[in-house]
Amino acid sequence: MAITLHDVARLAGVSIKTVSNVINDYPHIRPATREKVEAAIDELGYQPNLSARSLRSGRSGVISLLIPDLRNAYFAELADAVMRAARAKGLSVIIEQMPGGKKEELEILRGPRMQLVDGILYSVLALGEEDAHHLDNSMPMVLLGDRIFHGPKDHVTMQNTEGSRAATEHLLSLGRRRVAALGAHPGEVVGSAGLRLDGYRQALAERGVEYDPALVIPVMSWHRQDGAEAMRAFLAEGVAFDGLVGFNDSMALGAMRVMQEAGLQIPGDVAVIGFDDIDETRYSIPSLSTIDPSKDQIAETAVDLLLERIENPDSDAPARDLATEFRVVQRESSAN
Amino acid sequence: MAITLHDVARLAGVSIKTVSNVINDYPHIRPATREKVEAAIDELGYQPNLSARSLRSGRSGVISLLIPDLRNAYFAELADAVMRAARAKGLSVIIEQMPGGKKEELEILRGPRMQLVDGILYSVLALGEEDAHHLDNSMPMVLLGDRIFHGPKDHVTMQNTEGSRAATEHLLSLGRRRVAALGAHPGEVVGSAGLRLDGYRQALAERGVEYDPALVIPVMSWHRQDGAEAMRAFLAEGVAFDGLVGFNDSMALGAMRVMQEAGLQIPGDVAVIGFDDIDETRYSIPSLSTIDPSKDQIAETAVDLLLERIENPDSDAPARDLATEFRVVQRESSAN
DNA sequence: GCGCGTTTCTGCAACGTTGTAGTCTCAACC
DNA sequence: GGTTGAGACTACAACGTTGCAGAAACGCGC
Repeated sequence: MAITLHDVARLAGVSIKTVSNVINDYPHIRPATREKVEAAIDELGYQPNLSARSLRSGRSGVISLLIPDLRNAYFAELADAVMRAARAKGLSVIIEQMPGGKKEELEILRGPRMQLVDGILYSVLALGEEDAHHLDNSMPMVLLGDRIFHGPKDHVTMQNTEGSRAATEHLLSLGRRRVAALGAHPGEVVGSAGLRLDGYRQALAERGVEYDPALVIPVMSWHRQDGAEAMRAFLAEGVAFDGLVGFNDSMALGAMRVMQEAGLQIPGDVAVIGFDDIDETRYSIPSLSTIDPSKDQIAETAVDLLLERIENPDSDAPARDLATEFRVVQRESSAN
Repeated sequence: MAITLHDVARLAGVSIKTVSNVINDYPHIRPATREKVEAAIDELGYQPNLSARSLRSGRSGVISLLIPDLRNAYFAELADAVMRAARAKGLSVIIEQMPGGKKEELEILRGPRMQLVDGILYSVLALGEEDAHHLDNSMPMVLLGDRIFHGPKDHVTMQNTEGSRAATEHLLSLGRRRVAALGAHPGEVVGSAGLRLDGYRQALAERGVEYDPALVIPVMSWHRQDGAEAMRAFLAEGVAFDGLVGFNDSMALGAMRVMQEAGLQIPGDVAVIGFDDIDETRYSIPSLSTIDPSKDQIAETAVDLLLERIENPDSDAPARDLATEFRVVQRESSAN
C-alpha cells in the first residue's frame, strides 16, 4: 500500500491539510511545522498520488503530443525536443501516433485519453481548414505544422514557404536551372507540401526561371522509401534536371540513393537540398544540404504557449501564430 | 463542465452504478436498460474521467516506456513498435527519456510520475546487476535490453551474443580475417556492448581466428557521430582491417561515411555489418548489412508480459527471460 | 482589556468513479 | 405455498487529494 497524506500527517502530528499545504507551498506555515512535515515526508518516502490530485484539481501535469509517425526521423527528433522542453517545465509527455488519416485523428482528439492530459501539442497532418471547428473546445492546445491557418488555437510553425524558397534559391544561385521539387501533394494549398511548393515557385519566379510542372514530383507519404520510389519513377520519365529540392530530408535521402544507383553524380549532375536537418543528413554520402527549422525553438515555444494556456484557462486571448527561424545548411550535396 | 455518470444516469433514468455497470460490461443487465443507457451516453457524448477511474480502481490504462534517447533511430523505431502494440491492447504510452545516467534513471523510476502508470517497460541503460534491488518493488515491469540478468523482473531481450556472433561469422564466411568490432565498452560484461563483444569473440574462436585487441574499437555512446569519430581515430592508428562489425547501425553508418571519405571501398576494402536493422540501412550508400532483431516481436512480447503482470498483480510467478528471434540481413556493405 | 486583522492550522466536502453489500422481483422447485 | 436462487438493479462508502470556510492563537493600536 502506498503512503498517503494521512500517514505523513499522523507521523508529523498535524492534519492532512497542513501536509497538503506544505507540499503546495502555501505561505502561512511556521518553519518548525514545515520542517516536521518535510522530515515525515522524507522518512516515509511519500509520493503524491497523481490520479487523486488530477481528479481534485483538474491538472495532471501530463501533456499529449500528437504526431503522425515516430519512424519519421523529423518527428522523432521533434518529439525528443518537446520532451526535453516539457521536462524542463515539469511536464510528462504522452505521445500518440496518428498514421491513420482524418478519421483516426478526430477519434483520438475526442477520445477519453485526452481527458487525462492538461493540454495537447498537435502536429496536424490530415485535418484541414474545414475541420477547424472540431478544435473549438476549451482544451488548451497548440498546433504544430501548417494545416489549419485560421483555427481557434495557438500555432507554432516553421516558415515553410520562406524555407523552401531559400532552399530553391540556394540551388538556383549555384547556376542550376532545371530544379525538380520532390514531395508535392497535388491540389493541396494549406499543408506543408502546398506551402513548400509555393516557396519553390516563388524562388523560380524571382530568378525568372520558368515553372515546369514536369519537374514537380508528387509523393504522398514522406518516408525514405516513398522518396526512393518516386525518384525511380521520375528517372524513368527521362525528364532532364540538374537540381532537386526535397520537401523533407527522408525523401531526399531515399532519392539520392536511387539517383546514385542510376549513375548520377551528386552534386555534379544533380545538386540536392532537403528540409528538416535530421541528424542523418550529416553522415549520408554525400552529406545532404538542408533547411534547419530549429526544432528546439519550435518545441520550446510550443511548450511555453501551451503552458500559458493551461495556466490561464479562462483567458480569451486570441489565437497566436508564431513562426520560428530557419537557416540554409550547405553540405556536400550542393557544394559549389 | 464535462459530462459525468450522474448526467447519464439522470437522462437514462437509472442509478449511476447501472451506468457504470453498462460501461464495464457487467453481464446482468436487461437489454432494454442497456439500450437506454447507451442511448444516453451517445446523446450526451459521455467520456469516462480517467483520473477518477484510476483513483478508484488503481488502473490508468497508461504504461511508461523508459528509453535512453529517441534521437537514436533504434529506440525511435522500438518506441513506435511499442506504441502500436500498446494501442492494440488499449493502452497509452508515456515515453520518458533518460540520457542522464544512473542517478537520473533511479530518480525517474522512483518519481511520482511512475504512480500514474500501470506498468513500466524499461530499456535498461545505466543500471547494473548491483542495482537490481532497486527494482524489487510491486510495480509491474518488463525489462528490455540486457543490463540486469537476474533481477526480479520479466525480461525481453534480443539475442545479443548470438546475433553478434552471426554478424561476425557472416563477415568471416566472406573470407575476411581482420574484422574490427565497433562499440565496445571496456570492462563491461552484462550490457549489450559486453555481450556483443562476446559474440564477436565466439565467432572468431569458432573459425580459429586469433582475437586481436587492437581491432576492438571502444565507443561509449552509440550515435552516428560517435561511430564516425571513433572510426576516424581508428584509421589514424593505421591498424589493418578488412571487415567491421558495428554494435549498432548508427555507429556503423557514421563509420562507413568516414571510411569512404578516407578512400576505402565498401565492401571491397572493408565489409561492414551493423546491428538493429533501422530503416536508414536500406538507403545508405552502400546499403548496410545488419542484424534484424525483430523489434515488433520484442515490443509485442514485452507488452503482453507487462499486461499479464498488470492483470495478475498478486501472482508471484517467477521472473521470465524471453529472447526474440533475429536474422542476418545481407546488403551491399557485405556483398559477396 | 478590547476590537481588529493576520498568521497558522483544521474539518469538511467534493472531484467522478467502482467495489461491496445489499434490496427487490420473479421463476423454479419440492 | 413456502423456500431457494438467480437476475436486475441500487445505496453507500470509499480511493487521495485540494478548495473553502472557519477556528484558535497572536500581535497591534488605542
